[in-house]
Amino acid sequence: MRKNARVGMSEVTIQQVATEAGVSPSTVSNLLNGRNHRMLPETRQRIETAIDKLGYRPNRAARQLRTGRNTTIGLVVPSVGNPFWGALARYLESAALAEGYHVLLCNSERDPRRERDYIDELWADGVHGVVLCSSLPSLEHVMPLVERGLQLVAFDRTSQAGDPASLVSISVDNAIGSQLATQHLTELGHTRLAFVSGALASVNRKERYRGFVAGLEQAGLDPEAALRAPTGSGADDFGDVEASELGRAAAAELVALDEPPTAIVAINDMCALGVCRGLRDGGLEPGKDVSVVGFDDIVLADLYAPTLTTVRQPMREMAAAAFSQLRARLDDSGPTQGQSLLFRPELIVRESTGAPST
Amino acid sequence: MRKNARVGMSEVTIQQVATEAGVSPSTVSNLLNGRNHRMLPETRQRIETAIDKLGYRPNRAARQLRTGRNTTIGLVVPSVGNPFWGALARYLESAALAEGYHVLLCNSERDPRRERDYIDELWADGVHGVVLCSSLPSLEHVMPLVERGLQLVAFDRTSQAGDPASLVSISVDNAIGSQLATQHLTELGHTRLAFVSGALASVNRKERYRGFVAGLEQAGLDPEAALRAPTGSGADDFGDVEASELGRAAAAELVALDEPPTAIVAINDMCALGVCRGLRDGGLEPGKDVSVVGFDDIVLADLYAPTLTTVRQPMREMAAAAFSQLRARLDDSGPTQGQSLLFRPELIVRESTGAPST
DNA sequence: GCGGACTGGTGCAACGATGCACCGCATGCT
DNA sequence: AGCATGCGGTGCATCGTTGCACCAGTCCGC
Repeated sequence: MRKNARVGMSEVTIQQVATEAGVSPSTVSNLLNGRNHRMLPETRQRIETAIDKLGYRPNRAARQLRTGRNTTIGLVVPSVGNPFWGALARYLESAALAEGYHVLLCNSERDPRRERDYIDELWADGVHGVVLCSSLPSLEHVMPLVERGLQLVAFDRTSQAGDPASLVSISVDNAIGSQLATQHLTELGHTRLAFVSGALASVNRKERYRGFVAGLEQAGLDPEAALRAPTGSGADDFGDVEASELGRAAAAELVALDEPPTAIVAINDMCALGVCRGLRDGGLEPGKDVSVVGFDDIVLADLYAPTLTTVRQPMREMAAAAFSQLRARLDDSGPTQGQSLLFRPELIVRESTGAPST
Repeated sequence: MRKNARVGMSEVTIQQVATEAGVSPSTVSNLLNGRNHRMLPETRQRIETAIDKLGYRPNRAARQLRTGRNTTIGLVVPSVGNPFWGALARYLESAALAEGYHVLLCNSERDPRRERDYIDELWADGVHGVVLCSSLPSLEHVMPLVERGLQLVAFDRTSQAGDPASLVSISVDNAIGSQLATQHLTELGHTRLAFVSGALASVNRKERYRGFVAGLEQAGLDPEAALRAPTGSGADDFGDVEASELGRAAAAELVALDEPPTAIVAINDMCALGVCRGLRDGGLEPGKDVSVVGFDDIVLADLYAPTLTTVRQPMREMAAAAFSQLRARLDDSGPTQGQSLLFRPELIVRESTGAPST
């Protein structure tokens, strides 16, 4: 039984519009698809009036069936529960909306299998473009679809050797970002710094660590002497919300040292918030006793007490770029080359950093 | 030019499967749609083998065109950038996924026009079920589509008199929630309480205030004597992030009073965080000098210093309910009655509340 | 041995939009 | 007159799936 039959609603079809306007469906279709260069203004007017009057909206399923195209893109993130990905979702959707596209949201929960399944599903839905925020260093699992024509934009992940040739990568320059953060701390006079992160399993985590080391070297400090906080239990501690737990635990260990660091660079803001929490647990005041820097500049960074010094990723611009890259590749023909877009991060100085208190 | 032609990929059709299995497309379709009660086991086996071998996935556009059904639901939230809505999106998607449904994400940015446009778009996409988190007290703007058969679940909003008859409302019991919070404070010995919120423009804000008053009365306190913090500039201060600004400003005013309150009930967690900030600005320590209670239990509540006492909404259960209500109404036939689901909130006591210090 | 029921399928006309191939007519050019 | 060219459209097959209507064959009871 058709839904239509049940509710007794009759969706307006192109045929009805055509009848109303006294033309053929083809002509209406021509107008709708911009093939109106040789059409009497009067005819066009009649059609437009009919469309308005009947409240016609083209049926997307029919259109997609016929053309093979559609205006939906997929977004696969670890979890929109994390404000960082929430912000991406929001900006991406905003960019897409402006061009009449929609965003289908998928939370991979950092499960590779789920990630793959989702992309399969999206493909079956006729979605040809996906923004993928993968936790995986390799994209091999989606290669078959890429070979069939799936357009992929990797977000928050720089290109790797084994990546598909057509891949577009969009990311902030992680090394520069954490170098900026480290530099800020050394300029404040800190000499005992620690780096807190989960396992350096992903490319951009490694990059951030590299920036940290570079910052130390630049200040004439010995990277070997710098503390690298326990990286947790292994490759699995990749969580997004759990990042805060990790920060908290790491801070606890650091506080217990004979000579605790006076400044901490955290792998991201959630982790930094956890670090602050852990410092307080240990009786130290973040921003006074110990400086803390985060990464991402999530909304909460400016709400926390102390407000968090952090490295901002220009999310709005990055999201817009992700969409426009995707769109360009979906629309046009011809072979498409992959490329990497590296955005410049920006240090936002707030209350959580200051001169060493000792 | 068809995309298919361009990339040279040939999507597998039901016809190919049929040929491969030596049956007609109808038979494959029958199997796919569970009409297989009278089919030779051997035939079924042949078809399944063919499907696997060719990697066949039904084309959704074609299926939807034919049946008018689909497996996508819409989610309209103010903004997934806000962790509260992010959490909802995540849980709803999770519930949907388990049943093979997808979630199309829409950020209304609290713009009524955008909200309406989105729902129109969703309808044009063939989406028949939408979870709507509307900021608007009236749902009149979507009535035309509801009359055409759109199934709507209102989230975080209790039913109103003018609502469509078929509407399902899902919400926490706001009155009970803030009564629990208030009761907690009075039991700790507080007698000078304040309520901080923006304009009580939405139904659930009014409810929360009602619970606050009920809590006071229950403790034998005079609601008239309770402070109701300035409600800001008017009906516009509905923001999500801005809630914190509002809390901060309100706290500043309260601190300046001759007899400041010893406990504050905030309209939600973001607001409560702002209140904490405002208290500190005024030289008071939240959780020690003044107790603060929030509402929602966002992730940050447990990370903040002090950790925030708050009223938890059982988001996972609420999201699951939203989906199953929607699904039931999409699947079955017959007239559907609206209903309201009120979930029981839970008080989570943390560090931001304690006995009055004086 | 003939009507009826059951079995295991198949045929076919949709669903709504698209866009190429084509059409009749008027005008211009030689 | 004879042909090309431009104009303003229209006809029709097609996309992949669905599910009702139908079919040929077998078996049963009387």
